Amino acid sequence: MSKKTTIYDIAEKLNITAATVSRALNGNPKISEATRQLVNDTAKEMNYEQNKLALALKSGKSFNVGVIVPRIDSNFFASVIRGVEDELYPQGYHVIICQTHDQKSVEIENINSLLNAQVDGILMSISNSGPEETRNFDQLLKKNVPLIFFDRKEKIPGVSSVTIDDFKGGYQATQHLINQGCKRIAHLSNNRKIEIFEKRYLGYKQAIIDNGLEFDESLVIETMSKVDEGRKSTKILLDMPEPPDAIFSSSDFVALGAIQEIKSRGINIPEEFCVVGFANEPFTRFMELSITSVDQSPVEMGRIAAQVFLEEVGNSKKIKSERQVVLTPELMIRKSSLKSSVLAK
Amino acid sequence: MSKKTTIYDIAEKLNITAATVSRALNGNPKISEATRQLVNDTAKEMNYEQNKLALALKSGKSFNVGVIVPRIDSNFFASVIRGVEDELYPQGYHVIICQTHDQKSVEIENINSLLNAQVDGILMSISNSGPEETRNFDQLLKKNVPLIFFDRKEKIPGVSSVTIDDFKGGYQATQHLINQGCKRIAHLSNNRKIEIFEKRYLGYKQAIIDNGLEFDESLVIETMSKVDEGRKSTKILLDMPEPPDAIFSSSDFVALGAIQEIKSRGINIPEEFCVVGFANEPFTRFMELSITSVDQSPVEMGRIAAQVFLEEVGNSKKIKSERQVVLTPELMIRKSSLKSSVLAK
DNA sequence: CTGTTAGCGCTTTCAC
DNA sequence: GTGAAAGCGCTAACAG
Repeated sequence: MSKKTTIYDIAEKLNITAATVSRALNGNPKISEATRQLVNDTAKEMNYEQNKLALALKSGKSFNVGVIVPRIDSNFFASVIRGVEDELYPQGYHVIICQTHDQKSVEIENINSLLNAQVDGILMSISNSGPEETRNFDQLLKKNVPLIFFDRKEKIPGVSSVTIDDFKGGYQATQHLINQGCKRIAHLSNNRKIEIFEKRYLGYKQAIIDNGLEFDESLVIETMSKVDEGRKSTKILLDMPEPPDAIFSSSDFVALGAIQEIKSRGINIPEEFCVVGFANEPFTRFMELSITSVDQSPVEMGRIAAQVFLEEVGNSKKIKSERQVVLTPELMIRKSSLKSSVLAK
Repeated sequence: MSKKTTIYDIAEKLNITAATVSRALNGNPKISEATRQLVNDTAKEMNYEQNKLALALKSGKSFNVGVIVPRIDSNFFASVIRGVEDELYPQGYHVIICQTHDQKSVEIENINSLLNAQVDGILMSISNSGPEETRNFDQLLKKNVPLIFFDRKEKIPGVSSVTIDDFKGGYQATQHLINQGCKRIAHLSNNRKIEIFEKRYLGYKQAIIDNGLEFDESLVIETMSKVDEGRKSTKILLDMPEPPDAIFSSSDFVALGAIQEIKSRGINIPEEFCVVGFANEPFTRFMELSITSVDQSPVEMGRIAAQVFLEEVGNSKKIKSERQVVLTPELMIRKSSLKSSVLAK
């Protein structure tokens, strides 16, 4: 029932003015030690708590940052958010979550909504699907609200981004398969209009070429990131006259589907067929036949995105710095691609 | 660069007063159609966007709710948050995330911090570890900020909660094992000072008693929710003079560890030994030997917690309603406990 | 229908 | 060292 105490309440009780209370509370040096004590004590006594909203209105800083992701119940995005929160909370910031469910229209809504809420910055991973509308990033940029992309980005001048080197991830994975003695490596990609998938594909392709293997475009199939879709695409691959002897998938779920299909045909993994996934989803490590995968260090990604944000707000507002941080992915080698015959060498 | 436009800017431009602009924008019926049009058009033209902070300060409602969880990069909590966000966003609310990392001290900090930020409510899952400090829920309740517990709760008068029926979950899982013909069922619990684990244990115990089996306390081992800990505890169980023929674990990770240990001894699952976990983590479904587990419908839990919150703010502030919603868990039966011999019957 | 005024809670010049 | 007053952007009586 009790209304929240304000500085006026303390001022009244002490027969001083609100300004003095404010100063005392904020450790202003021109306040006498006596008053400071008195104020602090009564503040505690009256359960005073600063109303950040008023402060925010006055100062123009809300100490809230928005994070926009396709969905939050995905290990990757949840981990990024964890990184962001871990980094920003100690600096006094709160993290507001918005989900786009992968629809661009919602994305725009989210941005406006966050802008209305006067967030001090927005960190986001852009969505894929939906019509190719013009996103209103311009408007956002005009308002001088720092915008930082992570994972999936768009190239916009003045906008920083934190991503991983997807090309390298694809290259590493493929090189590893080649090192295992695989000769005919297929690639289960995803919609290659999306930059990250295109890059993984390019890394894969380059590794094949660099190693003097034959590059066969028919071994590349775009596959939605679902277990069943992985099975379907793998069926196609295995039914080819000259089937592959390895798969590099840009999704762990697809890799799992592939493994299921391969096993069901009595083909031995990894001895006869190797599989590598992407994203290092928790389950890849738990499987009996653990799955080799490319780790994207999502927590780190979140932390760094947060740091970039802090830099940008720290800057005098005039200087538009633009940073493109690219993290190096790490291949987690597990059973699905580790031939004991190669180990023995 | 461009400063944000305020209603004063559009008022000035139109030679009317800010109040009129405000009314026009808010669809106040006493405004002439002409002015409304004019205002709306200029607003759009000038890229006006409402400053929710000012509104919040004025109205005392921030349209933010805080969600406090031990950590966000856990499938369960991320899913709950998803449910909360899905429900609240359409109502104009934003969700602020705080993590406690399972420390009570941080929990208190988080609450204060959210209170300072003037959130309209707090949804939280309480943390386990850390010293048994007095939580300052009283203070929160005094401020009349709706507090809603989910999953893990504390019994506090006037505080609503959304949980699952952990007793039933434990009972169902155990009954299922008994139906499979298991006679000597062990239970890998967790710290039973925590209500949810105690209840799962009690459900397990009751099912055993109800079915006329012998209840043996030595078959119950408290085990931290880690794969390795599951292996350790299972070792102990299997090395007993009279080892069990099934395990009901209150954690999927522990169940996984158990399965690893059991398999390593050449014991056949599910024919010779059945295992059931709890939480329905995504990986349980992906394993080759998929794991039977109790689903807690986290998204649903989040949605309902959000709905309870909406009810409470909808209420005239005077009425302190207290709701205790209990969801029924669902047993997801999979390979780790499904004997074909029983199926054949 | 629209203008005037006041106030949400806080900080911050400018005086004294 | 402390008070007085103004203002952040918006809404809501109260007038007219």
